[in-house]
Amino acid sequence: MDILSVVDDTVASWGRVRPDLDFASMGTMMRLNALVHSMMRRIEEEAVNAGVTMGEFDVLATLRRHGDGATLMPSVIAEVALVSPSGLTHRLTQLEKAGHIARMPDPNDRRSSLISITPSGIKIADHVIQFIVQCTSLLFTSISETRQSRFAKEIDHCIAALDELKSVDTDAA
Amino acid sequence: MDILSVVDDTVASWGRVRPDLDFASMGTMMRLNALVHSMMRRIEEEAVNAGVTMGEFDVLATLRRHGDGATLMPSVIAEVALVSPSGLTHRLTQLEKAGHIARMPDPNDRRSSLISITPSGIKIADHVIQFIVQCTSLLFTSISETRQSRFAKEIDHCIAALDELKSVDTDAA
DNA sequence: CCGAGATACTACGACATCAAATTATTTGAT
DNA sequence: ATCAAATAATTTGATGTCGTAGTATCTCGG
Repeated sequence: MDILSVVDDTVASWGRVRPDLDFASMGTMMRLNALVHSMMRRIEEEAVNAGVTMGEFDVLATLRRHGDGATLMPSVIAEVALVSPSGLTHRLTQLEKAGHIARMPDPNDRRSSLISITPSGIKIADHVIQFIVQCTSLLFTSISETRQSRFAKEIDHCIAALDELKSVDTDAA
Repeated sequence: MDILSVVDDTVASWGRVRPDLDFASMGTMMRLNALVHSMMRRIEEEAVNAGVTMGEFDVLATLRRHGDGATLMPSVIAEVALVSPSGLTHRLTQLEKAGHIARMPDPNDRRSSLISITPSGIKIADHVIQFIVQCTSLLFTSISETRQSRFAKEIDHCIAALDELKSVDTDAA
Protein backbone atom coordinates (compact mmCIF):
# COMPACT_ATOMS: atom_id res chain seq x y z
CA MET A 1 0.00 0.00 0.00
CA ASP A 2 1.33 3.37 -1.07
CA ILE A 3 2.05 5.86 1.68
CA LEU A 4 0.13 8.64 -0.05
CA SER A 5 -2.86 6.38 -0.40
CA VAL A 6 -2.69 5.60 3.29
CA VAL A 7 -2.77 9.29 4.09
CA ASP A 8 -5.68 9.91 1.75
CA ASP A 9 -7.59 6.98 3.20
CA THR A 10 -7.00 8.15 6.73
CA VAL A 11 -8.17 11.67 5.95
CA ALA A 12 -11.19 10.35 4.08
CA SER A 13 -12.31 7.98 6.82
CA TRP A 14 -11.90 10.65 9.49
CA GLY A 15 -13.97 12.95 7.32
CA ARG A 16 -16.79 10.43 7.33
CA VAL A 17 -16.73 9.93 11.09
CA ARG A 18 -16.19 13.58 11.97
CA PRO A 19 -17.66 15.65 9.10
CA ASP A 20 -17.56 18.69 11.40
CA LEU A 21 -13.77 18.90 11.17
CA ASP A 22 -11.49 19.77 8.23
CA PHE A 23 -8.67 17.27 7.96
CA ALA A 24 -6.84 18.82 4.99
CA SER A 25 -4.05 20.30 7.10
CA MET A 26 -3.65 17.07 8.99
CA GLY A 27 -3.16 15.31 5.67
CA THR A 28 -0.38 17.71 4.76
CA MET A 29 1.23 17.10 8.12
CA MET A 30 1.00 13.36 7.62
CA ARG A 31 2.74 13.71 4.26
CA LEU A 32 5.49 15.77 5.80
CA ASN A 33 5.82 13.22 8.53
CA ALA A 34 6.06 10.37 6.06
CA LEU A 35 8.64 12.24 4.03
CA VAL A 36 10.86 12.99 7.00
CA HIS A 37 10.55 9.50 8.42
CA SER A 38 11.35 7.76 5.15
CA MET A 39 14.40 9.91 4.76
CA MET A 40 15.54 9.34 8.32
CA ARG A 41 15.05 5.60 8.05
CA ARG A 42 17.18 5.52 4.95
CA ILE A 43 19.92 7.56 6.61
CA GLU A 44 19.81 5.46 9.75
CA GLU A 45 20.20 2.35 7.64
CA GLU A 46 23.36 3.79 6.15
CA ALA A 47 24.70 4.74 9.58
CA VAL A 48 24.05 1.25 10.91
CA ASN A 49 25.85 -0.22 7.91
CA ALA A 50 28.78 2.02 8.82
CA GLY A 51 28.72 0.60 12.34
CA VAL A 52 26.96 3.20 14.48
CA THR A 53 23.43 3.97 15.63
CA MET A 54 21.83 7.22 14.54
CA GLY A 55 22.38 8.69 17.99
CA GLU A 56 26.03 7.76 17.90
CA PHE A 57 26.38 9.32 14.47
CA ASP A 58 24.91 12.51 15.91
CA VAL A 59 27.78 12.61 18.39
CA LEU A 60 30.41 11.87 15.75
CA ALA A 61 28.96 14.51 13.43
CA THR A 62 28.99 17.11 16.19
CA LEU A 63 32.66 16.42 16.86
CA ARG A 64 33.56 16.23 13.18
CA ARG A 65 32.07 19.51 12.10
CA HIS A 66 33.99 21.34 14.80
CA GLY A 67 37.17 20.72 12.84
CA ASP A 68 40.34 18.71 13.19
CA GLY A 69 41.60 18.13 16.69
CA ALA A 70 38.64 19.81 18.32
CA THR A 71 37.72 18.57 21.78
CA LEU A 72 34.32 19.08 23.35
CA MET A 73 32.91 18.56 26.80
CA PRO A 74 30.12 15.98 27.09
CA SER A 75 27.74 18.63 28.35
CA VAL A 76 28.25 20.68 25.20
CA ILE A 77 27.67 17.68 22.98
CA ALA A 78 24.56 16.75 24.90
CA GLU A 79 23.14 20.22 24.42
CA VAL A 80 23.81 20.37 20.69
CA ALA A 81 22.78 16.78 19.97
CA LEU A 82 19.57 17.24 21.97
CA VAL A 83 20.14 14.20 24.12
CA SER A 84 19.92 13.74 27.87
CA PRO A 85 23.20 13.57 29.80
CA SER A 86 22.58 9.95 30.68
CA GLY A 87 21.84 9.11 27.09
CA LEU A 88 25.06 10.74 26.01
CA THR A 89 27.10 8.77 28.53
CA HIS A 90 25.87 5.56 26.97
CA ARG A 91 26.62 6.75 23.46
CA LEU A 92 30.11 7.85 24.42
CA THR A 93 30.78 4.54 26.12
CA GLN A 94 29.75 2.65 23.00
CA LEU A 95 31.75 4.92 20.71
CA GLU A 96 34.81 4.69 22.93
CA LYS A 97 34.54 0.89 23.01
CA ALA A 98 34.47 0.88 19.20
CA GLY A 99 37.43 3.24 19.07
CA HIS A 100 35.62 6.06 17.30
CA ILE A 101 36.16 8.64 20.04
CA ALA A 102 38.59 9.14 22.92
CA ARG A 103 37.88 10.43 26.40
CA MET A 104 40.60 12.49 28.01
CA PRO A 105 40.52 14.06 31.44
CA ASP A 106 40.03 17.81 31.40
CA PRO A 107 43.17 19.35 32.95
CA ASN A 108 41.19 22.39 34.07
CA ASP A 109 38.20 20.64 35.57
CA ARG A 110 38.54 17.17 36.99
CA ARG A 111 34.77 16.67 37.03
CA SER A 112 34.69 16.86 33.29
CA SER A 113 36.40 15.22 30.37
CA LEU A 114 37.28 16.19 26.82
CA ILE A 115 36.00 14.18 23.90
CA SER A 116 37.90 13.91 20.65
CA ILE A 117 37.12 12.02 17.48
CA THR A 118 39.53 9.38 16.18
CA PRO A 119 40.42 8.69 12.51
CA SER A 120 37.94 5.80 12.37
CA GLY A 121 35.26 8.11 13.74
CA ILE A 122 36.07 10.74 11.14
CA LYS A 123 35.82 8.14 8.44
CA ILE A 124 32.33 7.12 9.53
CA ALA A 125 31.13 10.69 10.00
CA ASP A 126 32.36 11.72 6.57
CA HIS A 127 30.86 8.71 4.88
CA VAL A 128 27.40 9.19 6.40
CA ILE A 129 27.31 12.96 5.98
CA GLN A 130 28.27 12.57 2.34
CA PHE A 131 25.41 10.13 1.99
CA ILE A 132 23.01 12.55 3.63
CA VAL A 133 24.05 15.37 1.31
CA GLN A 134 23.60 13.09 -1.66
CA CYS A 135 20.14 11.94 -0.55
CA THR A 136 18.76 15.34 0.40
CA SER A 137 20.04 16.89 -2.81
CA LEU A 138 18.42 14.15 -4.83
CA LEU A 139 15.19 14.61 -2.90
CA PHE A 140 14.86 18.30 -3.58
CA THR A 141 16.02 18.26 -7.20
CA SER A 142 12.41 17.48 -8.04
CA ILE A 143 11.81 21.12 -7.16
CA SER A 144 13.30 23.89 -9.27
CA GLU A 145 16.01 26.11 -7.76
CA THR A 146 13.77 29.13 -7.29
CA ARG A 147 10.90 27.10 -5.91
CA GLN A 148 13.30 25.35 -3.61
CA SER A 149 14.19 28.54 -1.80
CA ARG A 150 10.52 29.48 -1.58
CA PHE A 151 9.79 26.02 -0.23
CA ALA A 152 12.42 26.54 2.45
CA LYS A 153 10.82 29.88 3.32
CA GLU A 154 7.41 28.31 3.74
CA ILE A 155 8.94 25.86 6.16
CA ASP A 156 10.49 28.69 8.12
CA HIS A 157 7.12 30.41 8.32
CA CYS A 158 5.63 27.23 9.69
CA ILE A 159 8.42 26.88 12.23
CA ALA A 160 7.78 30.44 13.32
CA ALA A 161 4.10 29.57 13.74
CA LEU A 162 5.08 26.71 16.03
CA ASP A 163 5.43 29.04 18.97
CA GLU A 164 1.72 29.74 18.85
CA LEU A 165 1.00 26.08 19.42
CA LYS A 166 1.91 26.46 23.05
CA SER A 167 -1.08 28.70 23.57
CA VAL A 168 -3.62 26.44 21.89
CA ASP A 169 -6.62 25.98 24.12
CA THR A 170 -6.81 22.26 24.78
CA ASP A 171 -10.28 22.44 26.22
CA ALA A 172 -11.84 23.94 23.14
CA ALA A 173 -14.94 22.16 21.90
CA MET B 1 19.10 28.67 21.33
CA ASP B 2 16.70 29.00 18.42
CA ILE B 3 16.17 25.89 16.37
CA LEU B 4 16.70 27.73 13.09
CA SER B 5 19.97 29.12 14.38
CA VAL B 6 21.08 25.63 15.31
CA VAL B 7 20.39 24.48 11.76
CA ASP B 8 22.23 27.43 10.26
CA ASP B 9 25.18 26.88 12.58
CA THR B 10 25.33 23.21 11.72
CA VAL B 11 25.25 23.86 8.00
CA ALA B 12 27.86 26.61 8.33
CA SER B 13 30.28 24.54 10.38
CA TRP B 14 29.97 21.58 8.04
CA GLY B 15 30.64 23.93 5.14
CA ARG B 16 33.90 24.96 6.76
CA VAL B 17 35.06 21.40 7.38
CA ARG B 18 33.85 20.00 4.07
CA PRO B 19 33.82 22.88 1.56
CA ASP B 20 33.61 20.33 -1.24
CA LEU B 21 29.98 19.52 -0.36
CA ASP B 22 26.82 21.62 -0.65
CA PHE B 23 24.80 21.42 2.56
CA ALA B 24 21.87 23.61 1.49
CA SER B 25 19.52 20.69 0.93
CA MET B 26 20.55 19.15 4.21
CA GLY B 27 19.62 22.38 5.92
CA THR B 28 16.16 22.25 4.38
CA MET B 29 15.80 18.69 5.55
CA MET B 30 16.84 19.65 9.05
CA ARG B 31 14.22 22.37 9.09
CA LEU B 32 11.57 19.93 7.95
CA ASN B 33 12.72 17.50 10.58
CA ALA B 34 12.56 20.14 13.29
CA LEU B 35 9.10 21.20 12.17
CA VAL B 36 7.72 17.69 12.18
CA HIS B 37 9.32 16.80 15.49
CA SER B 38 8.12 19.92 17.26
CA MET B 39 4.63 19.25 16.07
CA MET B 40 4.73 15.61 17.06
CA ARG B 41 6.10 16.42 20.47
CA ARG B 42 3.27 18.83 21.07
CA ILE B 43 0.68 16.29 19.97
CA GLU B 44 2.24 13.55 22.05
CA GLU B 45 2.11 15.82 25.06
CA GLU B 46 -1.61 16.25 24.55
CA ALA B 47 -2.11 12.51 24.14
CA VAL B 48 -0.21 11.80 27.34
CA ASN B 49 -2.34 14.38 29.14
CA ALA B 50 -5.37 12.49 27.88
CA GLY B 51 -3.93 9.29 29.36
CA VAL B 52 -2.39 7.41 26.43
CA THR B 53 0.97 7.17 24.71
CA MET B 54 1.27 8.25 21.10
CA GLY B 55 1.36 4.62 19.98
CA GLU B 56 -1.76 3.86 21.93
CA PHE B 57 -3.49 6.86 20.41
CA ASP B 58 -2.59 5.49 16.99
CA VAL B 59 -4.54 2.35 17.83
CA LEU B 60 -7.52 4.27 19.20
CA ALA B 61 -7.54 6.54 16.15
CA THR B 62 -7.48 3.59 13.78
CA LEU B 63 -10.48 2.07 15.53
CA ARG B 64 -12.29 5.38 15.86
CA ARG B 65 -12.12 6.41 12.23
CA HIS B 66 -13.62 3.11 11.16
CA GLY B 67 -16.94 4.21 12.59
CA ASP B 68 -19.23 3.27 15.43
CA GLY B 69 -19.24 -0.33 16.49
CA ALA B 70 -16.48 -1.33 14.10
CA THR B 71 -14.32 -4.25 15.14
CA LEU B 72 -10.85 -4.90 13.75
CA MET B 73 -8.44 -7.80 13.98
CA PRO B 74 -5.12 -7.02 15.67
CA SER B 75 -3.25 -7.96 12.51
CA VAL B 76 -5.17 -5.32 10.53
CA ILE B 77 -4.48 -2.67 13.14
CA ALA B 78 -0.79 -3.58 13.21
CA GLU B 79 -0.56 -3.18 9.46
CA VAL B 80 -2.28 0.19 9.36
CA ALA B 81 -0.54 1.58 12.43
CA LEU B 82 2.86 0.43 11.17
CA VAL B 83 3.74 -1.41 14.35
CA SER B 84 5.12 -4.90 14.86
CA PRO B 85 2.72 -7.58 16.07
CA SER B 86 4.52 -7.77 19.38
CA GLY B 87 4.35 -4.02 19.79
CA LEU B 88 0.64 -4.04 19.13
CA THR B 89 0.02 -6.75 21.70
CA HIS B 90 1.57 -4.53 24.33
CA ARG B 91 -0.46 -1.52 23.28
CA LEU B 92 -3.70 -3.48 23.29
CA THR B 93 -2.93 -4.89 26.72
CA GLN B 94 -2.37 -1.40 28.10
CA LEU B 95 -5.47 -0.01 26.42
CA GLU B 96 -7.60 -2.90 27.62
CA LYS B 97 -6.30 -2.46 31.15
CA ALA B 98 -7.34 1.20 31.01
CA GLY B 99 -10.74 0.27 29.60
CA HIS B 100 -10.33 2.10 26.31
CA ILE B 101 -10.72 -0.97 24.11
CA ALA B 102 -12.29 -4.42 24.46
CA ARG B 103 -11.00 -7.73 23.18
CA MET B 104 -13.60 -10.25 22.06
CA PRO B 105 -12.97 -13.71 20.66
CA ASP B 106 -13.51 -13.97 16.94
CA PRO B 107 -16.36 -16.46 16.39
CA ASN B 108 -15.01 -17.35 12.95
CA ASP B 109 -11.34 -17.82 13.85
CA ARG B 110 -10.35 -18.88 17.33
CA ARG B 111 -6.73 -17.85 16.81
CA SER B 112 -7.79 -14.26 16.44
CA SER B 113 -9.79 -11.71 18.34
CA LEU B 114 -11.88 -8.68 17.52
CA ILE B 115 -10.96 -5.30 18.93
CA SER B 116 -13.56 -2.64 19.61
CA ILE B 117 -13.23 0.84 21.06
CA THR B 118 -15.12 1.77 24.22
CA PRO B 119 -16.81 5.10 24.99
CA SER B 120 -13.80 6.25 27.02
CA GLY B 121 -11.54 5.36 24.10
CA ILE B 122 -13.74 7.32 21.71
CA LYS B 123 -13.61 10.29 24.03
CA ILE B 124 -9.80 10.28 24.04
CA ALA B 125 -9.50 9.72 20.29
CA ASP B 126 -11.91 12.56 19.55
CA HIS B 127 -10.19 14.93 21.92
CA VAL B 128 -6.71 14.32 20.53
CA ILE B 129 -7.75 14.31 16.88
CA GLN B 130 -9.56 17.58 17.41
CA PHE B 131 -6.38 18.97 18.91
CA ILE B 132 -4.33 17.75 15.95
CA VAL B 133 -6.71 19.37 13.49
CA GLN B 134 -6.53 22.59 15.44
CA CYS B 135 -2.73 22.58 15.59
CA THR B 136 -2.09 21.66 11.98
CA SER B 137 -4.61 24.19 10.76
CA LEU B 138 -2.98 26.89 12.83
CA LEU B 139 0.43 25.85 11.55
CA PHE B 140 -0.44 26.15 7.90
CA THR B 141 -2.54 29.30 8.14
CA SER B 142 0.78 31.15 7.94
CA ILE B 143 0.65 30.10 4.29
CA SER B 144 -2.04 31.42 2.01
CA GLU B 145 -4.69 29.05 0.68
CA THR B 146 -3.29 28.86 -2.83
CA ARG B 147 0.30 28.50 -1.66
CA GLN B 148 -0.82 25.85 0.76
CA SER B 149 -1.95 23.53 -2.00
CA ARG B 150 1.26 24.19 -3.92
CA PHE B 151 3.22 23.46 -0.76
CA ALA B 152 1.39 20.15 -0.45
CA LYS B 153 2.24 19.36 -4.07
CA GLU B 154 5.93 20.02 -3.54
CA ILE B 155 5.84 17.57 -0.68
CA ASP B 156 4.20 14.96 -2.87
CA HIS B 157 6.92 15.47 -5.47
CA CYS B 158 9.53 14.88 -2.81
CA ILE B 159 7.77 11.77 -1.61
CA ALA B 160 7.73 10.49 -5.16
CA ALA B 161 11.47 11.13 -5.35
CA LEU B 162 11.96 9.01 -2.25
CA ASP B 163 11.88 5.81 -4.28
CA GLU B 164 15.08 6.83 -6.00
CA LEU B 165 16.88 6.89 -2.67
CA LYS B 166 16.98 3.12 -2.65
CA SER B 167 19.29 3.17 -5.64
CA VAL B 168 21.75 5.71 -4.28
CA ASP B 169 25.28 4.40 -4.62
CA THR B 170 26.61 4.24 -1.09
CA ASP B 171 30.19 3.74 -2.23
CA ALA B 172 30.35 6.96 -4.22
CA ALA B 173 33.32 9.14 -3.41
C1' DC C 1 40.76 28.27 54.99
C1' DC C 2 36.24 26.19 55.00
C1' DG C 3 31.68 24.81 53.99
C1' DA C 4 27.19 25.53 51.22
C1' DG C 5 25.57 25.38 46.82
C1' DA C 6 26.20 24.71 41.92
C1' DT C 7 27.99 21.90 38.23
C1' DA C 8 29.49 17.55 35.45
C1' DC C 9 29.23 13.13 34.60
C1' DT C 10 27.66 8.33 35.68
C1' DA C 11 24.66 4.45 37.54
C1' DC C 12 20.29 2.57 37.98
C1' DG C 13 15.52 1.61 36.97
C1' DA C 14 11.64 2.01 33.85
C1' DC C 15 9.50 2.02 29.36
C1' DA C 16 8.54 1.32 24.38
C1' DT C 17 9.94 -1.07 20.56
C1' DC C 18 11.46 -4.90 17.64
C1' DA C 19 13.10 -9.60 16.14
C1' DA C 20 12.82 -14.26 16.98
C1' DA C 21 10.80 -18.14 19.12
C1' DT C 22 6.25 -20.17 20.87
C1' DT C 23 1.46 -21.74 21.08
C1' DA C 24 -2.88 -22.41 19.02
C1' DT C 25 -5.67 -22.77 15.05
C1' DT C 26 -6.89 -22.99 10.25
C1' DT C 27 -6.10 -24.40 5.53
C1' DG C 28 -4.87 -27.36 1.93
C1' DA C 29 -2.74 -31.41 -0.17
C1' DT C 30 -2.69 -36.28 -0.38
C1' DA D 1 -9.21 -38.47 7.36
C1' DT D 2 -4.70 -36.89 8.30
C1' DC D 3 -0.71 -34.34 8.51
C1' DA D 4 2.27 -30.49 6.84
C1' DA D 5 2.37 -25.67 6.00
C1' DA D 6 0.52 -21.19 6.75
C1' DT D 7 -1.51 -17.87 9.76
C1' DA D 8 -2.65 -15.10 14.30
C1' DA D 9 -1.48 -13.58 18.44
C1' DT D 10 1.55 -13.66 22.27
C1' DT D 11 5.88 -14.35 25.01
C1' DT D 12 10.74 -13.73 25.52
C1' DG D 13 15.14 -11.41 25.18
C1' DA D 14 17.78 -7.50 23.66
C1' DT D 15 18.38 -2.57 22.46
C1' DG D 16 18.11 2.36 22.85
C1' DT D 17 16.21 6.15 25.27
C1' DC D 18 14.88 8.88 29.14
C1' DG D 19 14.33 10.57 34.15
C1' DT D 20 15.98 10.36 38.78
C1' DA D 21 19.32 9.83 42.05
C1' DG D 22 24.14 9.61 43.29
C1' DT D 23 29.19 10.79 43.42
C1' DA D 24 32.92 13.75 42.59
C1' DT D 25 34.54 18.33 41.85
C1' DC D 26 34.52 23.30 41.49
C1' DT D 27 33.20 28.15 43.01
C1' DC D 28 32.50 31.66 46.08
C1' DG D 29 31.07 34.04 50.35
C1' DG D 30 32.37 34.42 55.08
